[in-house]
Amino acid sequence: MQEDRRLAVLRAIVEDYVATEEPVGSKALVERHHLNVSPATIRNDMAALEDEGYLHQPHTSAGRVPTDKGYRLFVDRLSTVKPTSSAERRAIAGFLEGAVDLDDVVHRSVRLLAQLTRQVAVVQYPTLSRSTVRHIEVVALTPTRLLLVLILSSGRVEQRLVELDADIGDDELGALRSRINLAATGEVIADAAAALDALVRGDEATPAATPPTAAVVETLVEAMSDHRSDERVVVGGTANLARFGDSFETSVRPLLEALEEQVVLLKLLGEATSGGAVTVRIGAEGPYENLASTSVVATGYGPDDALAALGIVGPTRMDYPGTMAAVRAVARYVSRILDES
Amino acid sequence: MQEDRRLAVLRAIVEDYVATEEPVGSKALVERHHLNVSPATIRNDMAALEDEGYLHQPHTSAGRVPTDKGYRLFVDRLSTVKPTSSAERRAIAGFLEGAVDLDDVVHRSVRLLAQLTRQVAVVQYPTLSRSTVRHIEVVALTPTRLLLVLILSSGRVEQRLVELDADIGDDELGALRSRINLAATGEVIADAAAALDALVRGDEATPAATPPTAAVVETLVEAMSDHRSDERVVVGGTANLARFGDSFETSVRPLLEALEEQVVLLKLLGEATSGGAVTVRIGAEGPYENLASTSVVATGYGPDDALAALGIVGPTRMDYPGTMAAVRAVARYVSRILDES
DNA sequence: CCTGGCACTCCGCCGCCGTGAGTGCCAATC
DNA sequence: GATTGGCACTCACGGCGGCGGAGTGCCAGG
Repeated sequence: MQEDRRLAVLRAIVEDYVATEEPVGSKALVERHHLNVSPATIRNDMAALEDEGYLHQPHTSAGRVPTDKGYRLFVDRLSTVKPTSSAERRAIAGFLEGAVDLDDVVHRSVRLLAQLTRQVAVVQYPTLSRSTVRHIEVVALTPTRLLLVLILSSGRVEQRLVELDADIGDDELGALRSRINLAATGEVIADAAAALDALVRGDEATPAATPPTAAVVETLVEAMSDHRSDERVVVGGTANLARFGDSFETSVRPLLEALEEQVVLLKLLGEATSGGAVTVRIGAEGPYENLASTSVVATGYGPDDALAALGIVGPTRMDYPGTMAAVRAVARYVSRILDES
Repeated sequence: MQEDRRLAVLRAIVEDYVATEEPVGSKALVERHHLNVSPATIRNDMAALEDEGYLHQPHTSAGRVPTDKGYRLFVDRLSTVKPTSSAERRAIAGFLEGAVDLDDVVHRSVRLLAQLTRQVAVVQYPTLSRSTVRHIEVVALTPTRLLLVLILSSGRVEQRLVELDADIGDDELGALRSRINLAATGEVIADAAAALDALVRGDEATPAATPPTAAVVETLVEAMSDHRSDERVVVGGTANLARFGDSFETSVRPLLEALEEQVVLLKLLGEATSGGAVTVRIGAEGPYENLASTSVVATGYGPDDALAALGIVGPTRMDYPGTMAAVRAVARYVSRILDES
């Protein structure tokens, strides 16, 4: 069936181009892959593939290069995700094992991903909005100054100071602490905020809250709805950009600019948080002009893969199977580590 | 006096070269700067400056370029730090004002510095070792599981979990909490660690500590002496590397690699923490091969400028007066903000 | 000590051409 | 109808040579 062979040709071209970084010609193809046909046949196939938009030739009398559409087909139908070798798995586990806190996990993950894929790695901090409240502590630093410590399931800790108008006694403080925890502990952020809000508004059954409670709750709700912390992303492995053989100005510069824009990164990663599978965005598929010549491979991590996302950014000409495997493997290990702690 | 003129020539060459990025010749010099002498005279001066090692000519019949030594002389004796304009000051203040927590201050500072200097900015997190303990909170998550929250004067918050062998009661917990805070609050990290240590060892006057106290103190001391957190540095503005006109491979790549090595960055910044003034490291002055073609402009910030350091990394061909002014200004504002909070 | 003049050097640029990889097309073959 | 070998064609790439111009070093005169 010649349709099958055409796909095999596309696959071979992608593989060779990724390996050699040079346009691949018909002759080289038949030599390197044991397609049992002549170069002329391959040329016909390549011409057809080009008509359909999967290939592109930089100029007449040059070999072919996959287009974004070609890579897309390759990723969707022609590639099998490489299983991670046991050596790799051990490396990942060893690398992440020593992490002591959330910051450390995130930073190690970035380095690890960058190292494994030899690309620029991006890891998003666990989002506030998906976390649940593990515990809220209220500490009186002075009789009028309270320290609020908000501990989340993701391991994140937020703290806030509250100034009171009047002194607060130990009893009142204890009552406040337990009321708040009763309402919020175990809840998803949004629900916790709502519950706390209800607490302070009061209703027929319960009396309106005392001024200290009101002040504390206000601050807590603010901290919870404060999504700045959602916007934190760590980038690593930028040195790998040096391997961008082709033009520095047209590829690397815009990419560096995009990497500085946390908002862009978050949107990219955001697209990947759903579904649980590894997401691949190829070339100009997205609306980001700066990333027109790059691909993003990302996936969610954490419970249900919905806590946050991580991935890599690299040239469209990349080893998709290997990269996808690495991203998936790291995400799994990170999920596991976060689950344990 | 011809010696004065020679220095004026060097200054002019540095300024022109920084502005134009091209070797500067004698004719262009006399035109752009109103040195009231002929090009021939300048040529003689330039030849002399070259003999002394301040200038270098890429090849015969090209203009001159400052050497590292030339930049050094320029920075030490020929440049006056530009006073920051009031507009700039307002921009800085406005940019940093919105910061809510330490993370935010650090990240905003990096962006700000990168923007002001159009270079790669580097900001070190406040070092643990210089901070004092503001408060230690001990929270029982379960009867055998304690959460320790260590709040430092720098705004940093460290938290640790401790598992106990036996249940702990509320009374014991309260006693533990007050003993620990009594010993550590207000002390510099190192002293606090020592005081806690003394607490647990006990002496003739006081009984030896209970097992829970011992466990808690051990964890605290570990957290305090754990200098990983000292090793945190934030980098920004890497997109500015695109302005490196000359060879990408020889300049940008090694620089990107160096930027990934937090250890190197810390050493660089470490040199700047002392003395209070802005420190400049030019080209190959340091032992870092990767940074042979770059300069580092850095200074300390925080009380006594000793809390941590921030600065920028850029090509040796940079606007030193402007950059130094920007670094100094940002450091001052950051110090002030940290002081207030 | 400065200056104008002059010969010299050498980089960067441009156009040229040969080479070779790779193509498209066609007629012959299976 | 698919495959194949043959063939003419195209075009990027690299090396070569010549030239223009910026900039220098040196020298003799002010």
